[in-house]
Formats: sequence, C-alpha cells, structure tokens
Amino acid sequence: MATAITPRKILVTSALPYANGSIHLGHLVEYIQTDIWVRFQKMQGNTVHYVCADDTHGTPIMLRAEKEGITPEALIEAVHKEHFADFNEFLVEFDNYYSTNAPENKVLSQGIYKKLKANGKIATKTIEQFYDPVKNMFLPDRFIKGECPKCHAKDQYGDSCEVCGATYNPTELINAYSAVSGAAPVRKETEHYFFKLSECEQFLKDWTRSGTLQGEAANKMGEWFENGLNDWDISRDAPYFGFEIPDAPGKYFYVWLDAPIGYMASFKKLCQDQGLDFDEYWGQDSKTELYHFIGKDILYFHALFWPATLEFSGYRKPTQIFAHGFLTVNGEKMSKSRGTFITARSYLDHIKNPEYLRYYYAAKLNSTMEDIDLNLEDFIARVNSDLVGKYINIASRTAGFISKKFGGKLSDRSISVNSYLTLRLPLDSPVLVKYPDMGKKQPIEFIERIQNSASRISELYESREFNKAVRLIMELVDVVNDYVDDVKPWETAKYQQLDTITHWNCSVILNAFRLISIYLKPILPRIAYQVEGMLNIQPLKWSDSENLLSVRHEVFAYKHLISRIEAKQIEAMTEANKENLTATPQPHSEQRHAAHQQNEAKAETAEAEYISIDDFTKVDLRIAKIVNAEHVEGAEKLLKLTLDIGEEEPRQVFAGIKSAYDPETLKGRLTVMVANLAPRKMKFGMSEGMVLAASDENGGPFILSPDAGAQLGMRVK
RNA sequence: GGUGAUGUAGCUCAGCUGGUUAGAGCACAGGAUUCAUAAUCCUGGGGUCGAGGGUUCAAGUCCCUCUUUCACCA
Repeated sequence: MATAITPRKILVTSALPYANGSIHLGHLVEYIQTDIWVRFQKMQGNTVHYVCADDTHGTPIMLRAEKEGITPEALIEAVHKEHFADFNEFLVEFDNYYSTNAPENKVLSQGIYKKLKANGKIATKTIEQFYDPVKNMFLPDRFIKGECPKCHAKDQYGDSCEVCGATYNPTELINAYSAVSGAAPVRKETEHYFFKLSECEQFLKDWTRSGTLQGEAANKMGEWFENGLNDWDISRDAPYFGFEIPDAPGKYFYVWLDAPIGYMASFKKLCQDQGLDFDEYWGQDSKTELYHFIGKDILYFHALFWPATLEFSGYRKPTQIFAHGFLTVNGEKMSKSRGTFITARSYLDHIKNPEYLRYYYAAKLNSTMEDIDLNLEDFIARVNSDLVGKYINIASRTAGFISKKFGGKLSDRSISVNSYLTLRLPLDSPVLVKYPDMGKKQPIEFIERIQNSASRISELYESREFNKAVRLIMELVDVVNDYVDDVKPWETAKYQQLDTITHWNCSVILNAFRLISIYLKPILPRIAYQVEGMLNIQPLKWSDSENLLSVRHEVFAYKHLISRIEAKQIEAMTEANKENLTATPQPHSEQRHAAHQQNEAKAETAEAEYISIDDFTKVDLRIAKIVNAEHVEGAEKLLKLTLDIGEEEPRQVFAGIKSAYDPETLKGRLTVMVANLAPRKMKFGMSEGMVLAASDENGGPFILSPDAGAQLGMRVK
C-alpha cells in the first residue's frame, strides 16, 4: 500500500454557488464529487480542509433583494441557510461554509487589489456604457433588452439573440430598453478599473502548461491565448452590492474579483476557529496542496484571472484545477417543463436517501470534462441492483446466521489456509453429496483478493476516476455473492455437526462485507456509519483494509439498511418539478458565477416558443372530403361529419361548428383534418379525428379549405 | 460562425501507446437456488464501434471530409 510517510496537507474548494437561487442536481455533481474526494483523502489520514461559501455580490442580488423589499444582507443570509441545509443533507461535509460578504473577504480583496496596484497591474480607462436614467444605474448587458438586429426577434438580451443565436453589442439592439425600469437607456461615460491581464500572458502560458489543468482544459486555454488576452474590467459603478474599491469612491469590485478570494476568506475563518496557519496554505512558497473543483464553464476565471491575480499579489497558485462536465437528465438539458430541473430539496422530499444520488454520480464521474447523464430509469436500476441487491444483500444474507445461530459472535477460527483445510467438509457429508462442487473456492485467496484491491481502488479515487473505482468495487461485490453461493451457509446450517463450518464461512463473508464497506465509505458515509454500528467497530479508515475483524468479535444483529427506489417516487419528483413556462426570465451573464447555472433561462425560452420539426411531423394532417354533414340530436354546438381521406371506411368526426355552418353547404367540400388524433368517445359516439378551423373573439369558426388541385387524402405539411 | 469535447449492444458506459472471433452492468430469454424487505448464481440472444474515404500486414483505436450531441466565446 502506498501510504505516505508524512500526511499531505491539502486545501480543497468547490465553486461558490450564487446566492440567487436554489441548489439543484446539477450543482450537486460538483459538491458530491468534491466531497467524495475529500472524504477519501481524510480516510487516508491526510490533513484536508474543505471550504466553500455563497457567492453573494452583484447586480442580480441587489435587484432581487429590492424586489422582495428586503436588504441584500437579509436575502443572502436566508439563501445561505437554505444552501447549507441542502449540502448538509446530501452529506457534503464542508469544514467551513462561508459567505463572500464577510469581513475577511473584504480585507483580503482590498489587500490583493492594493498589491496588484503596487505591482503596476491596475489601469483605469474611461468607457461608454448603457445607463438607466430612471433607475440611475449602469446596466449590465443582460439587463438591456430589445429587438435583435439580425432576426428582429423581440425582447432579446443585450449580448446575444436566443432565437437566431447572433451575438452583438448592446448598442446594436433596436429599440433597446432597460429590463429594470423599462426606460430607454442612454449612453454614458464612466471610468473603470482594469486588471492588466494582457501583461500576464507569458506567466499564464507557462502556468497552464505546467500540469495544473486537464488535457482538454489546456487545449481550451490554447484557444484563448491565440485570440490574445484582454485586460479585465474589475470595477462596477454604484449602486452595486459588493465591496468598495479602496480610494475610489462609488466604484465597487466586480463580483468575479472577490468571488474566488472567497475561497481564501472561508479558509481564513477556519484558521481563526481552529488555530491553523493561514500563510502555511496561501503563502507564496506554500508546500501544501490546493485544489479547486469547478464546472467547465468557469474555467476561464479559474485558469486565467485567478492564478494571475494570485501571482501578482504575492500568493501561491493552485496545485491543480479539476473541471467537470455538466449534468443532463435523461440525455437532455435539465428542463422545467419536463420536470427534470430538480432541486436538491425536491429530491430529498421525494427520494429521501441522498446516498442513492451520491452512488449514481460516483458510478458516472471521471476525471474529464465530459458531461454526465442522470438517466432516471438507469438510476433506479443501478441503485436497486448494485446497492440493495448486491452490496447490502451480502450483510442481509449472512448476518442473520451469526446473530441467530451463534449469539452474535464471529467464529473463533482465524481466516488462514490452515483453518480452511481443517474445516473442509467431510467427504461423506450429505451437503457435499448434494453439491459435489461446493467449497472449491479458497477463502484465504478470496479475502486476499478483496484486500489487495485496496491500492488500485485508492489510485482510482485519487485520480478522480470514481466510475472505475465503483466498477472495480462492484466486481468485488460480485465475487462475494458468488462465494456465498459457493459455500451455501443455508445448506450447512441444516446440520449441527457442520456448525463450525457455517459459523466460519459467515465470518469470512462478513469480513468481506466490511472490506467492501471501507471502499465505498467515501461515497456512502452514512451507510458506512451504520455498518460500523452493526459491526461494533471504530470508524473505518482506509488502512483498516489491511486487517480483519478479530476472532470472537461480537456484532449486533443486522437491521435493514436501505430499501429499493420505486419508479413512483421518481415520477412524483418529476411531476412536482414541472413548472409553467411563464417563469421569470433570469438575468444571465452575471448570474453565472462560481457555480454554473446551466443555461436555464435560455433553454426555457427556446422551448416555450418553438417545437422541433419532429414534433410537427407527428401531426398527420390530411385533406378530407366532407361526404356528409348532419345535425346531432341534443347537441348545441356539434355537427356530425363524415370525412373521406381515401381510407376504406370514412371517418366520423364531431366538430363544434354548428353555430357557423349549415350542414347542407358543407357537403362535398374539401377541408383539412388531423388524421392521427387518438379517437375519443363523446356523448354522441366516437370522434375519429379533428377538423381545423380558425376563430377568435371576433368571429368564427371558419373551417379551412385547400387550394384548387388538392385531392382527398393528401398529406399537409 | 470559431474553438474544445462527444457519438461503441434496448439503456448507462469500459475499451491503455493500433494486433487473436468488440466487453461490463442493467434490461430481455431459459435454467438453478431459497439465506436475504424477493435476492443471488449459471447459460444465452443481441452491436457493419455516427457516415464516407485514406494510411497499415492489421483500425473502434491513427489521418481527412461530413454529421450528432454538449459546452465556451472573456
């Protein structure tokens, strides 16, 4: 086993979620990924600090607080509580979960700014921006809307059109208006502060090539370098919720400047609480390790701005940056209309057990930036099969023998080759006569195989190849179940003279179960805790895989640990997450902070206004000849139509057009019908389709007629 | 539009620097078993590895073109 002689000192962060929305399953990919890695490192005996915080500054927070009639401070405090509770229940165990709106962050941000300035990395420049004359504030691009200059779609954002995909400057919008007040924005000059990123190019090129990034991420960086680095605008004008820039009244740090510094601030607070040495972790020559887990969308900030900021303000740089992909649900972007935009809270309400999701994510996660898919059917199958059917079942099927038959004590025989030989079934035993192949597996080899996998599994955890780790662990679980099948304790238990063998076999299997539980503990900490309780042992460390339970060790009776997920629960969850599409449009670019938001607003508007060609072609429209039309006895609005679309039997359709048409005038006319509408039983008989007609409050209905030349049965498309 | 990734059995995914008849889990079919909040074990069917071209004795694996899906564009 590759046990480090001196424990490593590691500081780990997850990206900061923005304090303007709830945690959803997309966010959780990152926090669960990080938490698994952190728990694994802690089990190894390393010193690990895992910090995070809410990202609290910026225009969207300010405006939302104003809208709700509360102070921004009150808003972010409420959100902080909600976020913290969500993480906690998903067993994401931060050592400190803080806020970027904290005194430590203010001191650090201003200090870093002063050092950058002293190093000549700050410049000022007068720029022209849109200004809301009613609200008296400068407008971020996303708060300016208007008509797209390319396709003339209405109500598009200031930076790009979501209908045609064009990108442009806000100045190009037609009839621009402020999304805050509705007023026409005016252009106004203002002085901004810039971080001279263009001067950092050589440093960044060297740094990004020094093994700090994943391969794909480094490729991406290359692209950005090719385009050349621009200076970074780090100031915003009042009113703004954030930290004021020293010696620049009315100017505030752009939220993205102080957000990553929040990592430092959160750790600073932890140092104060626990007496740690801040400089040991953040000093320029720090020997400790620093890792940032982030989504691939914010690579730019973490791989360019952040290291440059640190380098030129006298701090250490990250050891590595681990970017992950996005979450899709059932192969598509999370969607409110499909009910797959699932919040953490909603998952907890419906599925309850957070470890199912932790396990599923672990089974999918790797070290690349590829997206991962949460396929809800697969989720059920995988959790039920792997966790309930295979893993927990090992304890469930053997622990009963130990507690019921052997008083809760393990066998007094140790697991060794010798004891196996002495415990071989007598050749004439009735069990062996019935199962001649029984007991062919060597228990010592079996246990050693499981123990020997520890180092490989730990390498996989270390390199964040969780999917491979899970795969390997599940192979071991299969081996254990296979073994149980081979030694058949339920058979040997029938014969009292074989009790020693039954007892010993069950002890071997329970040991195997304990080993597997160690390997799964970073992913399933709560189950591990329950297993520790049942096995009556101290909290499991990784190195415990080197030893086994002592002979005659006493365990508690097995209690049911987890149960299966039912499809009903998933259905209820997606149903509960379905929303109307009248959702408020979400301001966007500034919202996409430390933690990604996965284009929710974008996806929703597009979906609300368009259907795909595939959707349309599902509708089978046909030219139909009205061969007969008649009044329906007792119906106020309906006429009974007999329509011919070239099929053997004409269709009978009830149409609500009695008020506008005399049946006699309809006979012989051509019109358009929906031919593949599910037949519906009406009061007066079956209706086998639908005719199309136009109407609004001013009149109608008016049925459609094709142009001359159309023949009955023709497809309309 | 540019760039980075991606497309392997019904589903979710493995396939390292090219090398025997392409793998796993789930699902499905047949069988075994009964210790397990119904689970486990055995056997089997199923893929022209997105499409086309090229390099090579040999390509899922390398090159080119097209295409799918996703992301980023400060």
